[in-house]
Amino acid sequence: MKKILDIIADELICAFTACGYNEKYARVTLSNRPDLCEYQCNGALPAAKEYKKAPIAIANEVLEKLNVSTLFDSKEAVMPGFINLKLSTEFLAGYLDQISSDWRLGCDLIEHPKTIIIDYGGPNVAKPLHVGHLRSAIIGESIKRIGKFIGHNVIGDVHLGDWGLQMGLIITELKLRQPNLVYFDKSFEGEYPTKSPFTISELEEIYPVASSKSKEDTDYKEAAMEATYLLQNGCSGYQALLKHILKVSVTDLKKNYENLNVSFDLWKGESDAQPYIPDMVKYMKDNGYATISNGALVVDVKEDFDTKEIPPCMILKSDGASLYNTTDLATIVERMKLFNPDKLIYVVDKRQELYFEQVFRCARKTKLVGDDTELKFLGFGTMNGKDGKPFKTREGGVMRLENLITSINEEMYNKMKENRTLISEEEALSTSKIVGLSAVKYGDLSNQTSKDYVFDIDRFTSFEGDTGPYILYTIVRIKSILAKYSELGGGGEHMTINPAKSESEKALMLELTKLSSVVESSFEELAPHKICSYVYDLANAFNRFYHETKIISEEDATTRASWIKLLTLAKKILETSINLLGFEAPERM
RNA sequence: GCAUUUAUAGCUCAGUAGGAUAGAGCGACCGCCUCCUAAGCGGUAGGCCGCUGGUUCGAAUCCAGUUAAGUGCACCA
Repeated sequence: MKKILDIIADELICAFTACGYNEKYARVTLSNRPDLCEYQCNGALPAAKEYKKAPIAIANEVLEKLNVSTLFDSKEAVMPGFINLKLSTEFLAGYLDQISSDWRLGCDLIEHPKTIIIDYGGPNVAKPLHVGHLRSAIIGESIKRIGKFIGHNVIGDVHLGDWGLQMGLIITELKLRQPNLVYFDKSFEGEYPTKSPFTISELEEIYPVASSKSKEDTDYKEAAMEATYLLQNGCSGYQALLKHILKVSVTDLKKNYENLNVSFDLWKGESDAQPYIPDMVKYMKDNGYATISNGALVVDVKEDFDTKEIPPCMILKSDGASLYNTTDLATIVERMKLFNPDKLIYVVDKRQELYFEQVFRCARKTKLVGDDTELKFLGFGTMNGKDGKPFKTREGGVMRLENLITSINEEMYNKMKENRTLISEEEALSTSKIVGLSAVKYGDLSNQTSKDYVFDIDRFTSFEGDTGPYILYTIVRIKSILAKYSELGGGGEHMTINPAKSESEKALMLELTKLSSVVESSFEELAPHKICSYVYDLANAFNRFYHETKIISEEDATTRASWIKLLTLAKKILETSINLLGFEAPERM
């Protein structure tokens, strides 16, 4: 469906060109003075310079040619040269009727869908998720949903950290504790057990112990490096152990991500890229991209226009071992081969910007990706506590994601019990989870992704103001009215949306037309916070309308039916929007 | 040291391609439940948009400088 802004712009283009002015001046925007008008065109002001006329004269001239009486209720030129427009209520009602009957709510699918891979910067296996993983998951999930909604082929890859010394550490510690396991028996030739020798909580305990031991005990560290080497070079017992580690971790990770309503299309990890490394390194050497510098193999990625020193991208360490860069580049090779994506989006901590700049330049310079594949770094800021410093537990440690979610759900549960005494235990529990998630996600996504933000549980879970719960409450209210309406026997009749009868109704209707452009621009700019602010505006517009309109008790059946249809549309649009943010609304709260 | 990001109300944040009177929420203060959920709605107070200069008819927005805070600068990931 054509957007209202475009419909108006087309009319203005006609008017501007009819007067002999360049159509570039015909740009229309939403009004920044809602008290004066709904849409505005400021083009007469810049045009005044080019055509050496008074802006107000140009505006009046254009207005003369703007002969579409059905589109506007009012149009006027105002000093110094603004063109102020108010949309026709009839046109608006008809437009909303069209949106209502469109299963995509007026949002067109994109004409040329792209294949886009989202990299979530990978949680490590054998380590519990902590708050640092929260933003990547929440932002990535939202971007993925928005992209898919628009019509792109979006592939989310969790991209686990499952390679390197950490695996060797776990194996070493395990060997110390249970030396009799078959995995350590070199002469063993049978099938390894399918049951894991450890649980997730044991695994999570083993890793930090091993890690700290290796820092103090050089022999221990050497053993771990040895184990890592063996693992990476075909020791079958260790590889069987790796599989157990992966399986146990992934099961646990999936459970955690499910609680966040986050899912991935791919559960690949760094280990999957390893087979691509040898050929890639050879290719870089053979083509003269890679050179030796201080013993290490590097690709120079400096450019003439650089204002800063960009260190070369290291491919192999001076001891010949691969490193993070190697794996990330090999992953790009793998992804190009398997999916040939048009775009790769890395949703990672913004502190890694320089690093990814190097990797991207290297990938481009060495032609691992073609010119038509876009590499995009979407860096997010740090989640801080109320003190403005990185979020920690009360004791000062790293907060486990699980604990964070639990404490928020408890918070919601208590509030719910306070406010709604008639609710059953079961419903209170499940609803508090849904509402709690909205609090966390909305709290995160309503900020610009690149900025640090203050994670304030009290504020996010608050029942008041610009919060997830407020949005859900609005949806629940609509649901409640619609339920009551059908309880009273309504719903069968043919419904048409009537022209707005009040300011608040028209304001609500205008909000309802914006979904399509908001979704598009929020994906273009990879900015979910734009959807948040839209949802908030819409919820406000609805609540204002709700407050002064008695819907169920309206005597005129046509008017009542029109409002019910309007509410149904509002509900759909709100639900669609929060779905793009990655949460949902309960039936009651 | 070099680079880079940020600076908007007491607090947390928006501010859409330079445009009309810079907006929300929280907190403060004042109103509104016989009525579809008051987790709501209306209102008041609160701002040299870090600072200085420049471009422009017009700047929170663009440019230069400056101050403060954060972050990053090859064998970690």
